[in-house]
Amino acid sequence: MFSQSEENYLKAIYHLGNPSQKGVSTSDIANKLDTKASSVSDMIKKLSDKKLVEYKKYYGVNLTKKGKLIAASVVRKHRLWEVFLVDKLNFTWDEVHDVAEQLEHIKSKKLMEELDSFLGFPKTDPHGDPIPDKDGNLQTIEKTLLSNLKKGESGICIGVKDSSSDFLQYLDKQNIKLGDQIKVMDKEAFDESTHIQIANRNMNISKKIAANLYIQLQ
Amino acid sequence: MFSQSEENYLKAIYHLGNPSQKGVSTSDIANKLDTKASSVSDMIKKLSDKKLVEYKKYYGVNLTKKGKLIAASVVRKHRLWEVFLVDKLNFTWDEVHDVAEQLEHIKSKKLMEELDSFLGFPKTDPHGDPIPDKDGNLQTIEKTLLSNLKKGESGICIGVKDSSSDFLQYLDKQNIKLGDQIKVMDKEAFDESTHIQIANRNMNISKKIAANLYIQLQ
DNA sequence: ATTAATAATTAGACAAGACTAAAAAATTAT
DNA sequence: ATAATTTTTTAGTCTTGTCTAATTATTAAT
Ligand SMILES: [Mn+2]
Ligand SMILES: [Mn+2]
Ligand SMILES: [Mn+2]
Ligand SMILES: [Mn+2]
Repeated sequence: MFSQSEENYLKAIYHLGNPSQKGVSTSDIANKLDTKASSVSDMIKKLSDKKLVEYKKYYGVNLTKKGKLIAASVVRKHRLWEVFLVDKLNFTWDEVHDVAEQLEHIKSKKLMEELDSFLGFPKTDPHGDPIPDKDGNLQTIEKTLLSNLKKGESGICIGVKDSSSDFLQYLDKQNIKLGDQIKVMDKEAFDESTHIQIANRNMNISKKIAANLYIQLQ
Repeated sequence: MFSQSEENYLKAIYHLGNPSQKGVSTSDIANKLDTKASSVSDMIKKLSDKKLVEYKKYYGVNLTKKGKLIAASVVRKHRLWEVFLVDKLNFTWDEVHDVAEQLEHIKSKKLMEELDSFLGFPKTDPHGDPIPDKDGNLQTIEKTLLSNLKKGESGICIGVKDSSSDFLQYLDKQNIKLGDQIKVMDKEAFDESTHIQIANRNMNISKKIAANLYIQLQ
Protein backbone atom coordinates (compact mmCIF):
# COMPACT_ATOMS: atom_id res chain seq x y z
CA MET A 1 0.00 0.00 0.00
CA PHE A 2 1.13 3.55 -0.65
CA SER A 3 0.89 6.72 1.41
CA GLN A 4 -1.31 9.66 0.47
CA SER A 5 1.80 11.64 -0.26
CA GLU A 6 3.20 9.00 -2.59
CA GLU A 7 -0.15 8.80 -4.36
CA ASN A 8 -0.22 12.56 -4.82
CA TYR A 9 3.22 12.56 -6.37
CA LEU A 10 2.31 9.73 -8.74
CA LYS A 11 -0.86 11.56 -9.75
CA ALA A 12 1.05 14.79 -10.36
CA ILE A 13 3.55 12.98 -12.59
CA TYR A 14 0.66 11.28 -14.37
CA HIS A 15 -1.02 14.60 -15.12
CA LEU A 16 2.19 16.34 -16.13
CA GLY A 17 3.41 13.50 -18.32
CA ASN A 18 3.43 14.69 -21.90
CA PRO A 19 2.80 12.44 -24.86
CA SER A 20 6.39 13.11 -25.95
CA GLN A 21 9.31 11.24 -24.47
CA LYS A 22 10.83 13.74 -22.05
CA GLY A 23 10.59 13.13 -18.35
CA VAL A 24 8.56 15.32 -16.04
CA SER A 25 10.76 17.97 -14.41
CA THR A 26 11.31 18.29 -10.70
CA SER A 27 10.24 21.92 -10.70
CA ASP A 28 6.99 21.20 -12.53
CA ILE A 29 6.09 18.62 -9.91
CA ALA A 30 7.05 21.00 -7.12
CA ASN A 31 4.91 23.69 -8.67
CA LYS A 32 1.92 21.41 -9.14
CA LEU A 33 2.04 20.06 -5.60
CA ASP A 34 2.87 23.45 -4.10
CA THR A 35 6.02 22.12 -2.48
CA LYS A 36 9.77 22.61 -2.82
CA ALA A 37 12.05 21.06 -5.43
CA SER A 38 14.19 19.47 -2.72
CA SER A 39 11.16 17.64 -1.35
CA VAL A 40 10.38 16.39 -4.82
CA SER A 41 13.94 15.14 -5.31
CA ASP A 42 13.68 13.17 -2.07
CA MET A 43 10.34 11.63 -2.95
CA ILE A 44 11.40 10.75 -6.49
CA LYS A 45 14.28 8.77 -5.08
CA LYS A 46 11.84 6.87 -2.89
CA LEU A 47 9.43 6.18 -5.74
CA SER A 48 12.34 5.08 -7.87
CA ASP A 49 13.49 2.60 -5.22
CA LYS A 50 9.95 1.21 -5.23
CA LYS A 51 10.05 0.87 -9.04
CA LEU A 52 7.14 3.25 -9.50
CA VAL A 53 9.12 5.71 -11.62
CA GLU A 54 12.08 5.62 -13.97
CA TYR A 55 14.57 8.21 -12.87
CA LYS A 56 17.85 9.45 -14.22
CA LYS A 57 19.36 12.26 -12.20
CA TYR A 58 18.86 15.70 -13.71
CA TYR A 59 16.74 14.30 -16.55
CA GLY A 60 13.27 14.17 -15.05
CA VAL A 61 11.04 11.29 -14.25
CA ASN A 62 8.60 8.92 -15.95
CA LEU A 63 6.07 6.53 -14.49
CA THR A 64 6.69 2.81 -14.80
CA LYS A 65 3.83 0.55 -15.78
CA LYS A 66 3.14 -0.09 -12.11
CA GLY A 67 3.36 3.60 -11.18
CA LYS A 68 1.03 4.53 -14.00
CA LEU A 69 -1.54 1.99 -12.86
CA ILE A 70 -1.55 3.36 -9.33
CA ALA A 71 -1.81 6.94 -10.58
CA ALA A 72 -4.68 6.03 -12.90
CA SER A 73 -6.47 4.32 -10.04
CA VAL A 74 -6.23 7.47 -7.94
CA VAL A 75 -7.52 9.56 -10.84
CA ARG A 76 -10.32 7.03 -11.35
CA LYS A 77 -11.34 7.35 -7.72
CA HIS A 78 -11.12 11.14 -7.79
CA ARG A 79 -13.41 11.36 -10.80
CA LEU A 80 -15.90 8.75 -9.65
CA TRP A 81 -16.27 10.55 -6.34
CA GLU A 82 -16.82 13.82 -8.20
CA VAL A 83 -19.65 12.18 -10.12
CA PHE A 84 -21.11 10.90 -6.86
CA LEU A 85 -20.99 14.33 -5.25
CA VAL A 86 -22.69 16.04 -8.19
CA ASP A 87 -25.18 13.35 -9.19
CA LYS A 88 -26.22 12.15 -5.75
CA LEU A 89 -25.33 14.82 -3.20
CA ASN A 90 -26.28 18.08 -4.92
CA PHE A 91 -22.76 19.45 -5.16
CA THR A 92 -22.08 21.89 -7.97
CA TRP A 93 -19.16 21.22 -10.30
CA ASP A 94 -17.11 23.97 -8.72
CA GLU A 95 -17.47 22.50 -5.21
CA VAL A 96 -16.29 18.95 -5.72
CA HIS A 97 -12.55 19.14 -6.19
CA ASP A 98 -11.33 19.60 -2.62
CA VAL A 99 -13.49 16.83 -1.23
CA ALA A 100 -12.49 14.50 -4.08
CA GLU A 101 -8.83 15.21 -3.24
CA GLN A 102 -9.50 13.58 0.12
CA LEU A 103 -11.78 10.77 -1.06
CA GLU A 104 -9.37 9.65 -3.79
CA HIS A 105 -7.10 8.14 -1.12
CA ILE A 106 -9.67 5.79 0.43
CA LYS A 107 -8.51 2.20 0.00
CA SER A 108 -11.22 -0.34 -0.78
CA LYS A 109 -11.60 -2.30 -3.96
CA LYS A 110 -15.19 -3.21 -3.24
CA LEU A 111 -16.08 0.39 -2.48
CA MET A 112 -14.98 1.62 -5.88
CA GLU A 113 -16.58 -1.24 -7.75
CA GLU A 114 -19.89 -0.73 -6.01
CA LEU A 115 -19.72 3.04 -6.37
CA ASP A 116 -19.02 2.70 -10.08
CA SER A 117 -22.05 0.47 -10.44
CA PHE A 118 -24.21 2.71 -8.22
CA LEU A 119 -23.38 5.66 -10.48
CA GLY A 120 -24.22 3.69 -13.63
CA PHE A 121 -20.64 3.24 -14.85
CA PRO A 122 -20.03 6.85 -15.85
CA LYS A 123 -17.42 7.51 -18.52
CA THR A 124 -16.65 11.13 -17.66
CA ASP A 125 -16.59 13.31 -14.55
CA PRO A 126 -18.57 16.54 -14.06
CA HIS A 127 -15.87 18.52 -15.85
CA GLY A 128 -15.92 16.28 -18.88
CA ASP A 129 -12.68 14.51 -17.98
CA PRO A 130 -12.58 10.80 -18.83
CA ILE A 131 -12.67 8.23 -16.02
CA PRO A 132 -9.93 5.59 -16.38
CA ASP A 133 -11.18 2.01 -16.24
CA LYS A 134 -9.91 -0.53 -13.70
CA ASP A 135 -6.86 -1.28 -15.84
CA GLY A 136 -5.99 2.37 -16.11
CA ASN A 137 -7.11 2.77 -19.71
CA LEU A 138 -8.66 6.03 -20.84
CA GLN A 139 -11.11 6.24 -23.68
CA THR A 140 -9.80 8.97 -25.90
CA ILE A 141 -12.45 11.28 -27.25
CA GLU A 142 -11.59 13.47 -30.20
CA LYS A 143 -11.77 17.02 -28.92
CA THR A 144 -10.31 20.43 -29.56
CA LEU A 145 -10.39 23.82 -27.89
CA LEU A 146 -13.11 26.22 -28.97
CA SER A 147 -10.36 28.71 -29.79
CA ASN A 148 -9.20 26.37 -32.57
CA LEU A 149 -12.56 26.38 -34.40
CA LYS A 150 -12.89 28.47 -37.51
CA LYS A 151 -15.85 30.63 -38.45
CA GLY A 152 -18.80 28.44 -39.35
CA GLU A 153 -17.57 25.31 -37.56
CA SER A 154 -19.70 23.76 -34.86
CA GLY A 155 -19.73 21.04 -32.26
CA ILE A 156 -20.71 20.08 -28.74
CA CYS A 157 -19.17 21.47 -25.60
CA ILE A 158 -17.79 18.43 -23.78
CA GLY A 159 -15.29 19.66 -21.24
CA VAL A 160 -13.27 22.38 -19.57
CA LYS A 161 -9.51 22.80 -19.63
CA ASP A 162 -9.33 25.03 -16.57
CA SER A 163 -11.56 23.78 -13.78
CA SER A 164 -11.04 26.59 -11.30
CA SER A 165 -14.05 27.83 -9.35
CA ASP A 166 -13.82 31.19 -11.07
CA PHE A 167 -14.11 29.73 -14.54
CA LEU A 168 -16.81 27.21 -13.66
CA GLN A 169 -18.89 29.88 -11.94
CA TYR A 170 -18.49 32.14 -14.97
CA LEU A 171 -19.88 29.35 -17.15
CA ASP A 172 -22.80 28.85 -14.76
CA LYS A 173 -23.56 32.55 -14.86
CA GLN A 174 -23.57 32.50 -18.66
CA ASN A 175 -25.59 29.29 -18.58
CA ILE A 176 -23.00 27.41 -20.60
CA LYS A 177 -23.21 23.68 -19.88
CA LEU A 178 -21.51 20.52 -21.05
CA GLY A 179 -23.58 19.01 -23.85
CA ASP A 180 -24.53 22.38 -25.31
CA GLN A 181 -24.41 22.76 -29.08
CA ILE A 182 -21.96 25.51 -30.11
CA LYS A 183 -21.38 27.20 -33.46
CA VAL A 184 -18.75 29.83 -34.23
CA MET A 185 -20.55 32.71 -35.96
CA ASP A 186 -17.65 35.12 -36.24
CA LYS A 187 -14.26 35.97 -34.81
CA GLU A 188 -13.18 39.51 -33.97
CA ALA A 189 -9.69 40.32 -35.20
CA PHE A 190 -9.31 43.26 -32.82
CA ASP A 191 -9.65 41.56 -29.41
CA GLU A 192 -9.66 37.93 -30.60
CA SER A 193 -13.10 37.38 -29.09
CA THR A 194 -15.54 34.93 -30.63
CA HIS A 195 -19.20 35.32 -31.50
CA ILE A 196 -20.92 32.02 -30.84
CA GLN A 197 -24.36 30.60 -31.00
CA ILE A 198 -24.89 28.29 -28.05
CA ALA A 199 -28.10 26.39 -27.32
CA ASN A 200 -29.87 28.88 -29.58
CA ARG A 201 -28.52 31.93 -27.78
CA ASN A 202 -25.99 34.34 -29.28
CA MET A 203 -23.10 35.61 -27.24
CA ASN A 204 -19.60 36.95 -27.45
CA ILE A 205 -16.86 35.29 -25.44
CA SER A 206 -13.30 36.41 -24.81
CA LYS A 207 -10.17 34.72 -26.11
CA LYS A 208 -9.44 33.30 -22.68
CA ILE A 209 -12.84 31.64 -22.35
CA ALA A 210 -12.59 30.07 -25.81
CA ALA A 211 -9.16 28.71 -24.92
CA ASN A 212 -10.62 26.75 -22.00
CA LEU A 213 -13.64 25.04 -23.51
CA TYR A 214 -13.28 21.65 -25.18
CA ILE A 215 -15.42 20.98 -28.23
CA GLN A 216 -16.27 17.75 -29.99
CA LEU A 217 -16.48 18.66 -33.66
CA GLN A 218 -19.42 17.66 -35.76
CA MET B 1 -8.25 21.18 11.85
CA PHE B 2 -7.08 17.98 13.52
CA SER B 3 -4.98 15.10 12.26
CA GLN B 4 -6.35 11.61 11.70
CA SER B 5 -4.30 10.43 14.61
CA GLU B 6 -5.67 13.09 16.94
CA GLU B 7 -9.20 12.23 15.83
CA ASN B 8 -8.60 8.56 16.50
CA TYR B 9 -7.41 9.28 20.03
CA LEU B 10 -10.40 11.51 20.74
CA LYS B 11 -12.74 8.84 19.44
CA ALA B 12 -11.09 6.17 21.57
CA ILE B 13 -11.44 8.31 24.69
CA TYR B 14 -15.05 9.02 23.75
CA HIS B 15 -15.84 5.31 23.45
CA LEU B 16 -13.98 4.37 26.62
CA GLY B 17 -15.43 7.19 28.71
CA ASN B 18 -17.62 5.71 31.36
CA PRO B 19 -20.68 7.41 32.79
CA SER B 20 -18.88 7.57 36.14
CA GLN B 21 -16.37 10.28 36.96
CA LYS B 22 -13.04 8.53 36.55
CA GLY B 23 -10.76 9.43 33.70
CA VAL B 24 -9.92 7.02 30.90
CA SER B 25 -6.65 5.22 31.56
CA THR B 26 -3.59 5.41 29.37
CA SER B 27 -3.38 1.66 29.01
CA ASP B 28 -7.03 1.32 27.97
CA ILE B 29 -6.46 3.83 25.20
CA ALA B 30 -3.25 2.08 24.16
CA ASN B 31 -5.08 -1.22 24.06
CA LYS B 32 -7.99 0.17 22.05
CA LEU B 33 -5.75 1.83 19.48
CA ASP B 34 -3.29 -1.04 19.39
CA THR B 35 -0.39 1.19 20.29
CA LYS B 36 2.01 1.65 23.22
CA ALA B 37 1.29 3.48 26.47
CA SER B 38 4.21 5.81 25.87
CA SER B 39 2.70 6.94 22.58
CA VAL B 40 -0.58 7.59 24.36
CA SER B 41 1.14 9.67 27.03
CA ASP B 42 2.73 11.81 24.34
CA MET B 43 -0.51 12.35 22.47
CA ILE B 44 -2.50 13.11 25.60
CA LYS B 45 -0.08 15.90 26.37
CA LYS B 46 -0.67 17.32 22.92
CA LEU B 47 -4.46 17.07 23.20
CA SER B 48 -4.29 18.67 26.61
CA ASP B 49 -2.30 21.62 25.23
CA LYS B 50 -5.02 22.04 22.63
CA LYS B 51 -7.71 22.00 25.34
CA LEU B 52 -9.37 18.91 23.90
CA VAL B 53 -8.91 16.84 27.07
CA GLU B 54 -8.60 17.46 30.80
CA TYR B 55 -5.51 15.74 32.01
CA LYS B 56 -3.93 15.26 35.40
CA LYS B 57 -0.79 13.18 35.34
CA TYR B 58 -1.29 9.59 36.45
CA TYR B 59 -5.04 10.10 36.81
CA GLY B 60 -6.35 9.47 33.34
CA VAL B 61 -8.04 11.72 30.90
CA ASN B 62 -11.47 13.19 30.13
CA LEU B 63 -12.75 14.98 27.06
CA THR B 64 -13.49 18.69 27.29
CA LYS B 65 -16.68 20.02 25.72
CA LYS B 66 -14.73 20.81 22.56
CA GLY B 67 -12.99 17.43 22.49
CA LYS B 68 -16.29 15.64 22.95
CA LEU B 69 -17.86 17.53 20.08
CA ILE B 70 -15.02 16.58 17.74
CA ALA B 71 -15.16 12.94 18.83
CA ALA B 72 -18.93 12.83 18.35
CA SER B 73 -18.55 14.30 14.90
CA VAL B 74 -16.09 11.56 13.94
CA VAL B 75 -18.46 8.91 15.31
CA ARG B 76 -21.32 10.55 13.43
CA LYS B 77 -19.36 10.38 10.20
CA HIS B 78 -18.31 6.77 10.83
CA ARG B 79 -21.89 5.64 11.36
CA LEU B 80 -23.41 7.64 8.53
CA TRP B 81 -20.84 6.17 6.13
CA GLU B 82 -21.68 2.69 7.41
CA VAL B 83 -25.33 3.30 6.60
CA PHE B 84 -24.34 4.51 3.15
CA LEU B 85 -22.24 1.43 2.47
CA VAL B 86 -24.98 -0.97 3.52
CA ASP B 87 -28.04 0.87 2.19
CA LYS B 88 -26.63 2.11 -1.09
CA LEU B 89 -23.54 0.06 -1.97
CA ASN B 90 -24.54 -3.52 -1.08
CA PHE B 91 -22.01 -3.93 1.71
CA THR B 92 -22.92 -6.40 4.45
CA TRP B 93 -22.79 -5.25 8.05
CA ASP B 94 -19.59 -7.19 8.68
CA GLU B 95 -17.76 -5.49 5.79
CA VAL B 96 -18.26 -1.83 6.60
CA HIS B 97 -16.06 -1.09 9.56
CA ASP B 98 -12.61 -0.83 7.96
CA VAL B 99 -13.79 1.42 5.17
CA ALA B 100 -15.73 3.61 7.62
CA GLU B 101 -12.54 3.96 9.66
CA GLN B 102 -11.04 5.72 6.66
CA LEU B 103 -14.10 7.69 5.58
CA GLU B 104 -14.72 9.11 9.05
CA HIS B 105 -11.73 11.43 8.60
CA ILE B 106 -12.95 13.19 5.45
CA LYS B 107 -13.41 16.89 6.15
CA SER B 108 -16.40 18.54 4.54
CA LYS B 109 -19.41 19.97 6.30
CA LYS B 110 -21.52 19.99 3.18
CA LEU B 111 -20.64 16.39 2.42
CA MET B 112 -21.98 15.12 5.72
CA GLU B 113 -25.11 17.26 5.61
CA GLU B 114 -25.94 16.09 2.11
CA LEU B 115 -25.10 12.48 2.89
CA ASP B 116 -27.34 12.57 5.97
CA SER B 117 -30.18 13.89 3.84
CA PHE B 118 -29.47 11.42 1.01
CA LEU B 119 -29.75 8.56 3.52
CA GLY B 120 -33.02 9.89 4.92
CA PHE B 121 -31.61 11.12 8.26
CA PRO B 122 -30.98 7.69 9.78
CA LYS B 123 -30.97 7.47 13.57
CA THR B 124 -28.90 4.28 13.90
CA ASP B 125 -26.11 2.56 11.98
CA PRO B 126 -26.23 -1.02 10.61
CA HIS B 127 -25.19 -2.41 14.00
CA GLY B 128 -27.94 -0.59 15.85
CA ASP B 129 -25.61 2.06 17.28
CA PRO B 130 -27.10 5.54 17.53
CA ILE B 131 -25.86 8.28 15.21
CA PRO B 132 -24.98 11.51 17.08
CA ASP B 133 -26.62 14.64 15.70
CA LYS B 134 -24.63 17.67 14.52
CA ASP B 135 -24.33 18.98 18.07
CA GLY B 136 -22.98 15.66 19.30
CA ASN B 137 -26.16 14.59 21.09
CA LEU B 138 -27.12 10.95 21.17
CA GLN B 139 -30.68 9.81 21.45
CA THR B 140 -30.68 7.27 24.25
CA ILE B 141 -32.79 4.22 23.61
CA GLU B 142 -33.73 2.03 26.52
CA LYS B 143 -32.02 -1.27 25.90
CA THR B 144 -30.60 -4.25 27.75
CA LEU B 145 -28.59 -7.32 26.91
CA LEU B 146 -30.54 -10.46 26.04
CA SER B 147 -28.64 -12.22 28.80
CA ASN B 148 -30.41 -9.98 31.31
CA LEU B 149 -33.92 -11.07 30.25
CA LYS B 150 -35.81 -13.51 32.48
CA LYS B 151 -37.83 -16.47 31.30
CA GLY B 152 -40.98 -15.22 29.61
CA GLU B 153 -39.75 -11.70 28.86
CA SER B 154 -39.68 -10.49 25.28
CA GLY B 155 -38.58 -7.61 23.14
CA ILE B 156 -37.03 -6.56 19.86
CA CYS B 157 -33.44 -7.17 18.87
CA ILE B 158 -32.06 -3.68 18.23
CA GLY B 159 -28.30 -3.92 18.33
CA VAL B 160 -25.07 -5.81 18.84
CA LYS B 161 -22.48 -5.21 21.54
CA ASP B 162 -19.65 -6.99 19.77
CA SER B 163 -19.49 -6.08 16.11
CA SER B 164 -16.69 -8.37 15.02
CA SER B 165 -17.00 -10.14 11.70
CA ASP B 166 -17.16 -13.48 13.43
CA PHE B 167 -20.18 -12.54 15.53
CA LEU B 168 -22.01 -10.74 12.73
CA GLN B 169 -21.50 -13.66 10.37
CA TYR B 170 -22.77 -16.04 13.03
CA LEU B 171 -25.94 -13.97 13.28
CA ASP B 172 -26.34 -14.00 9.51
CA LYS B 173 -25.94 -17.76 9.46
CA GLN B 174 -28.63 -18.14 12.14
CA ASN B 175 -30.74 -15.56 10.30
CA ILE B 176 -30.94 -13.31 13.33
CA LYS B 177 -31.55 -9.74 12.27
CA LEU B 178 -32.05 -6.38 13.93
CA GLY B 179 -35.78 -5.78 14.28
CA ASP B 180 -36.57 -9.41 15.02
CA GLN B 181 -39.02 -10.16 17.81
CA ILE B 182 -37.40 -12.25 20.55
CA LYS B 183 -38.92 -14.08 23.51
CA VAL B 184 -37.02 -15.98 26.19
CA MET B 185 -38.67 -19.42 26.48
CA ASP B 186 -36.31 -20.98 28.99
CA LYS B 187 -32.84 -20.73 30.46
CA GLU B 188 -30.60 -23.75 31.02
CA ALA B 189 -28.93 -23.75 34.39
CA PHE B 190 -26.25 -26.18 33.30
CA ASP B 191 -24.52 -24.28 30.49
CA GLU B 192 -26.32 -20.95 30.91
CA SER B 193 -27.67 -21.18 27.38
CA THR B 194 -31.00 -19.62 26.46
CA HIS B 195 -33.97 -21.06 24.56
CA ILE B 196 -35.52 -18.30 22.53
CA GLN B 197 -38.30 -17.85 20.08
CA ILE B 198 -37.18 -15.46 17.37
CA ALA B 199 -39.31 -14.40 14.42
CA ASN B 200 -41.42 -17.51 15.07
CA ARG B 201 -38.46 -19.89 15.07
CA ASN B 202 -37.20 -21.68 18.15
CA MET B 203 -33.51 -21.94 18.86
CA ASN B 204 -30.97 -22.30 21.60
CA ILE B 205 -28.18 -19.75 21.93
CA SER B 206 -25.09 -19.83 24.08
CA LYS B 207 -24.35 -17.53 27.00
CA LYS B 208 -21.84 -15.61 24.94
CA ILE B 209 -24.30 -14.87 22.15
CA ALA B 210 -26.97 -13.69 24.59
CA ALA B 211 -24.43 -11.39 26.20
CA ASN B 212 -23.86 -9.58 22.91
CA LEU B 213 -27.38 -8.89 21.69
CA TYR B 214 -29.19 -5.72 22.72
CA ILE B 215 -32.92 -5.99 23.31
CA GLN B 216 -35.55 -3.30 23.59
CA LEU B 217 -38.02 -4.62 26.14
CA GLN B 218 -41.73 -4.69 25.45
C1' DA C 1 34.54 28.55 -25.21
C1' DT C 2 33.79 30.75 -21.19
C1' DT C 3 30.64 32.84 -18.27
C1' DA C 4 26.12 33.69 -16.33
C1' DA C 5 21.76 31.99 -15.15
C1' DT C 6 18.72 28.30 -14.05
C1' DA C 7 17.45 23.84 -12.39
C1' DA C 8 18.32 19.82 -9.58
C1' DT C 9 20.48 17.54 -5.88
C1' DT C 10 22.57 17.10 -1.35
C1' DA C 11 23.27 18.30 3.49
C1' DG C 12 21.36 19.35 7.62
C1' DA C 13 17.39 20.55 10.48
C1' DC C 14 12.64 20.02 12.11
C1' DA C 15 7.79 18.32 13.37
C1' DA C 16 4.55 14.48 13.88
C1' DG C 17 3.90 10.18 15.52
C1' DA C 18 5.52 5.97 16.60
C1' DC C 19 8.82 2.69 19.36
C1' DT C 20 12.11 0.66 23.31
C1' DA C 21 14.14 1.04 27.61
C1' DA C 22 14.52 3.29 31.94
C1' DA C 23 12.61 5.92 35.74
C1' DA C 24 8.86 7.39 38.67
C1' DA C 25 4.32 7.13 40.64
C1' DA C 26 0.39 4.57 42.12
C1' DT C 27 -1.69 0.36 43.49
C1' DT C 28 -1.83 -4.17 45.56
C1' DA C 29 -0.06 -7.71 48.49
C1' DT C 30 2.28 -9.19 52.48
C1' DA D 1 4.28 -0.10 56.96
C1' DT D 2 6.98 -1.97 53.76
C1' DA D 3 7.70 -4.55 49.67
C1' DA D 4 6.23 -6.18 45.17
C1' DT D 5 3.66 -5.32 41.15
C1' DT D 6 1.47 -2.64 37.79
C1' DT D 7 0.76 1.62 35.42
C1' DT D 8 2.35 5.86 33.69
C1' DT D 9 5.70 9.01 32.31
C1' DT D 10 10.18 10.40 30.49
C1' DA D 11 14.35 10.01 27.68
C1' DG D 12 16.18 8.87 23.59
C1' DT D 13 15.73 6.92 18.83
C1' DC D 14 13.52 6.17 14.26
C1' DT D 15 10.69 7.03 9.95
C1' DT D 16 8.11 10.00 6.91
C1' DG D 17 7.75 14.09 4.77
C1' DT D 18 8.82 18.69 4.82
C1' DC D 19 11.94 22.91 4.79
C1' DT D 20 16.32 26.21 4.02
C1' DA D 21 20.87 26.76 2.54
C1' DA D 22 24.67 25.20 0.05
C1' DT D 23 26.49 22.62 -3.81
C1' DT D 24 26.55 20.65 -8.36
C1' DA D 25 24.89 19.95 -13.04
C1' DT D 26 22.68 21.69 -17.06
C1' DT D 27 21.30 25.26 -20.20
C1' DA D 28 21.49 29.91 -22.11
C1' DA D 29 24.05 34.03 -23.19
C1' DT D 30 27.88 36.38 -24.52
MN1 LIG E 1 -11.00 17.42 -9.46
MN1 LIG F 1 -12.83 16.72 -12.39
MN1 LIG G 1 -17.75 0.62 12.78
MN1 LIG H 1 -21.23 0.49 13.49
